[in-house]
Amino acid sequence: MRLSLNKAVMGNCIINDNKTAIFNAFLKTKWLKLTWELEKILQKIMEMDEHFLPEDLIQYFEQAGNERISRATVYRTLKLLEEASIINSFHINDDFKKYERIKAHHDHMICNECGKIIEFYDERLERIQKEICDEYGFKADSHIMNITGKCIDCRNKR
Amino acid sequence: MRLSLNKAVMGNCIINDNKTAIFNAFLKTKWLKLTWELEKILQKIMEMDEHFLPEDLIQYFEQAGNERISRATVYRTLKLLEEASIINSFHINDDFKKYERIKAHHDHMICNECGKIIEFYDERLERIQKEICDEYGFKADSHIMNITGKCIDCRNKR
DNA sequence: AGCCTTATTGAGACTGAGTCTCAATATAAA
DNA sequence: TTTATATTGAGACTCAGTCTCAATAAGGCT
Repeated sequence: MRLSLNKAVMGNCIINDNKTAIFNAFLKTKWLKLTWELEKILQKIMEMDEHFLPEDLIQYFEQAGNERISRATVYRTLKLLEEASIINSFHINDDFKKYERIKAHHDHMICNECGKIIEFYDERLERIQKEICDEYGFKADSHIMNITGKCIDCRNKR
Repeated sequence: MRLSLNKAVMGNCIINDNKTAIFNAFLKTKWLKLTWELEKILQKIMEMDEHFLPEDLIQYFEQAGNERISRATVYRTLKLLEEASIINSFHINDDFKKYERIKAHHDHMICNECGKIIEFYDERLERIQKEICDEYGFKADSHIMNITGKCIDCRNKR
């Protein structure tokens, strides 16, 4: 079932872009090995919609016809990918932990009527946030801003 | 074990401040009843440190010597209190759902070395956030901003 | 104060996301 | 190719949070 990951396979693997380098570097620093499973999971994440649940991946890799990867490995890999800053996680409505792959930094508006997630980015927020941290002598390495409320579509619906 | 909640008991109950009115009004709108358990939980929350876990309350109410309130009731009541905007919840480090009682609105800096939570409030953030929402036609009813990183004490430690 | 309807409670079973274990296997480096 | 070490999968396990349901309490009404 498991395939060996030789040079030929690596040659046309999906993560053969600039993320590979970043990720390999990260793996090296952690003395980790690049496995076939890790590659497949990364590939799938790249294909998926931006926000996904661990369970989405698990189901995919359990479906007949697809390569099988265990739930344990999916969770383990997600942690690695997050540490390597290739994906991000956040909570919505206190329910599930969702992931998204990192593109540019952005924050979220979450409609608690239809569940839609709107991404936005505002330079001013970033700047002010930095100023606040400086004031407190706090060295930020990331932040999350989630605004919950009602989106324009749901507001117009009545 | 359970006590009846008559006028006399109500007379010197702890929630006999302005929060009582708010909360009673809320209970009315939901056709809920003010119970002895609910009161005790609210009282304990007022005494507790600002940030607490459901488990903190559960343990307290399981300890010999204290009034006993079941874990189910604790969880149920926390949900009610959150709906009534008396407490707030948020996630830290993707682990647990923490609660805090609402004082003034504020955001968080979370040190991922010592776990300390620093609260801050900045008017500019609030204003800009409002502007962004307006742009998107989004009607916000709350937001969470958590900045993670290293606090000044931990930075000085080396 | 007592009655009556309806909401709330507690005990404990249950759920399900996430973790852990460990033998088998794959990787990387020499 | 060999060797040392990291990773995998299956499934048991954990534990925060939910659910069920019979017993009980709250609150409105008289």
